[in-house]
Amino acid sequence: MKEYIGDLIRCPLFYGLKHHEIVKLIETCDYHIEKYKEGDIIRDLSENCDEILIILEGEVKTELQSKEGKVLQLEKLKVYDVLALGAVFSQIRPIPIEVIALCDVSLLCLKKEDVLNMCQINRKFLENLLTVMGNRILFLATRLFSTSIKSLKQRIAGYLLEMKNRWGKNIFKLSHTREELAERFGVARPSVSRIFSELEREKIIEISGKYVRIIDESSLKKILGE
Amino acid sequence: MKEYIGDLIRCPLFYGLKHHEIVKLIETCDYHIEKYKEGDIIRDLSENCDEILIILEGEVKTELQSKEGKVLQLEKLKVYDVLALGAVFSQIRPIPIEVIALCDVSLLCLKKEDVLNMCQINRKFLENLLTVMGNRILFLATRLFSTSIKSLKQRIAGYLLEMKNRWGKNIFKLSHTREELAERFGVARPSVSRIFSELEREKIIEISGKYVRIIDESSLKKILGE
DNA sequence: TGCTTTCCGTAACATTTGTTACATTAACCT
DNA sequence: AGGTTAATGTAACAAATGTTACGGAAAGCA
Repeated sequence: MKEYIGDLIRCPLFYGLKHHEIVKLIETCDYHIEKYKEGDIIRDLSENCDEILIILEGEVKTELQSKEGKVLQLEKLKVYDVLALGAVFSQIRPIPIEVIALCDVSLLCLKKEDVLNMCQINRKFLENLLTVMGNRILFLATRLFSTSIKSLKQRIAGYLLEMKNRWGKNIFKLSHTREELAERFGVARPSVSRIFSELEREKIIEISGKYVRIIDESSLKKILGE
Repeated sequence: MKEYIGDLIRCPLFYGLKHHEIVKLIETCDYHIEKYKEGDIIRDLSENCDEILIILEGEVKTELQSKEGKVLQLEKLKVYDVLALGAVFSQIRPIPIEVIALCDVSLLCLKKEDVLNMCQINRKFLENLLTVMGNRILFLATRLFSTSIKSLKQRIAGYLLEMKNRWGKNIFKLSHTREELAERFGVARPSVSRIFSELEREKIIEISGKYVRIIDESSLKKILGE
């Protein structure tokens, strides 16, 4: 654990804390560390869940699955992101969410009781925790909105503009396969392909494998309608 | 305020607290009370927001609106429900959510700083706050899931089964108009009518105005696929 | 390099949902 | 009761998305 503690400052729960404050907080906890390999199901949140998880190494994804096997990918999480907050603190059951390792993963597991203690010991920690949960609420509300109101073409236009901003240029490599994009948008894979082809036929983007070049950004914005 | 404080025990933020604890907590706050009339926009959360709101009287709804005027109703909230938690504690902006009064409404407004203070003074309050926010996360995740994965017919079947459970009988009065249901499901109004007619034609339900009788519950469950 | 697995684009067709328009009914108000 | 407004059911058609199937391309591996 000692090797990780210096980096916990980069976890949103510990933003703005001094190193010695983090050490002191963690010392109050009955924590443990778990390790997983690619493809492992880290948690099935439909079961009981009384620990929050902080990613120390690796990446994970969270997804919702229906009984017929349809999948909606919630998000990909990376180092220092926090997992399972909603599950730990809510009373709603069951929770149809699975957490899956995308590569070798190390997790710091903190018990609910210890998290509550840390909130009372350190005000900044409390504030950080509430911020993380608030962000999650807004993330979900925003996504619910765009899923409910927007067409797939609009959502893909939004996604491409987001990628453009993240990379800061008009050419970039998609970090998701078409299949993953379909899961992210909750649609069938050919539907995603269809929209990409459409955008290319309309000379709005140019595709070459995983690389996308945005030719006509204003048309994308017009499609998005914002 | 004194007239309300005895009832705050019924607000999820104060569950399990003694009356004198609630009094003590509220005394630390620089609170105020706001009143609204039916149809008033209580908050446009796209603007800044640094107070959480507790409903003391009346009912409100929260909705998401797009620039083209499409509406998605998030939920109806009633006495002692808590509002704007996500907006207050998250950093994400803007927030395309409006809070609208459904009748005469009184709200208790508590500043973010005061809420943080109360969390540190009283552990049960902290736990309650986290539970409320966790519930919200799960509510949104669940709804995102069903919106993304299920057809309108499945969602309506689920809604009818939920109503049946809430009322405890096979005949009940819908508390939403078709138009409100359409907003709740994020679809066009005729689409809702169409599904209701279909279910009636298939002899699964019987409709008379706002009253619905479930004739064939097992078919509803089969449609829902669970 | 060659083999194998996965990913991808595409077409044809089915299903779901949106859009618009109109007539009917219910609710409300006086 | 009469008149007005809002809510509803419905039809016809348009648009979006799902489903299935297949061949080719790309990626990973031996």
